[in-house]
Amino acid sequence: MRIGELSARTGASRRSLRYYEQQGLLVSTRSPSGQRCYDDDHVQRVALIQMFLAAGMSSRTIAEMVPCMTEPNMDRARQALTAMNQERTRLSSTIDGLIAAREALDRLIDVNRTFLVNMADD
Amino acid sequence: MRIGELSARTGASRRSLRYYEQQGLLVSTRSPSGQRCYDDDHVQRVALIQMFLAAGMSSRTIAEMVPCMTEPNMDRARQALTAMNQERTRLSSTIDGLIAAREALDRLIDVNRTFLVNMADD
DNA sequence: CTTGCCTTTGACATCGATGTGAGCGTTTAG
DNA sequence: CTAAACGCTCACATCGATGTCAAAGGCAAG
Repeated sequence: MRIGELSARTGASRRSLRYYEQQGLLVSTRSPSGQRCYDDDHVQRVALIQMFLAAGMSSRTIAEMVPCMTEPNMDRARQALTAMNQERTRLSSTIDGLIAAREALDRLIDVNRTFLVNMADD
Repeated sequence: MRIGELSARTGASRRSLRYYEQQGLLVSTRSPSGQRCYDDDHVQRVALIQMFLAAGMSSRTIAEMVPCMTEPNMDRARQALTAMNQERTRLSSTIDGLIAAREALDRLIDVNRTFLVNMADD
């Protein structure tokens, strides 16, 4: 499939797909005329990239982790594993931070609700 | 206290504190010579702002929510409550997304680990 | 062949929080 | 009084993912 179809299937813009490739997150074969060709596997790969990007990982970080799927090399795998574990830690503390923020928000909501109820008494 | 001390206590740069004020997240009184003056309450307030910013909220969003603490007004409170609930929803789905990303990452780690173990057999 | 849609590369724009530096006033310690 | 350290405002720079536009080539249907 060409870039337009991959874009449609994944929801990533053509621009983003080219950017992913430029950053080394995505590989494509080229037709004789230079157009990018993808197969079905790429759909899943893009979904993974989107998920990680949405999780706040930089493309640089993803580039260290994901290529080990395509280029299974012993040293690269070790390096990727290190990056992944590191990123897992970062992700977990981000999650903890968000949960804490949500709790703080809940307290604010509660204060606010109480305030409104008290006002309603007037 | 002046801006330097608030910065030291919160870890937010002076630049950021001025920016928060400019965005309406933080209020300060001014000394006769125009310098910003804060009291202890501001430390907590800044901590809350930092927490929400780190949770990916825009300063605009925070500006809709937080001022209801300083300016308790009925209409404003209602509007803030709406914003807060909306933001809580967004936050929750972000958290879900991050957790899903972490699970995907865990699977990648596992694949990678297995690969390394198999290689070690050679 | 022509028309219309798709693709390519390259460049420039955007957004939001923050860094940085200039030029100038304020406060405080010696 | 002076110097150091702090504060003020204004303006420009940064980063990363993406949008957008331009000039050009590719491909399928009439």
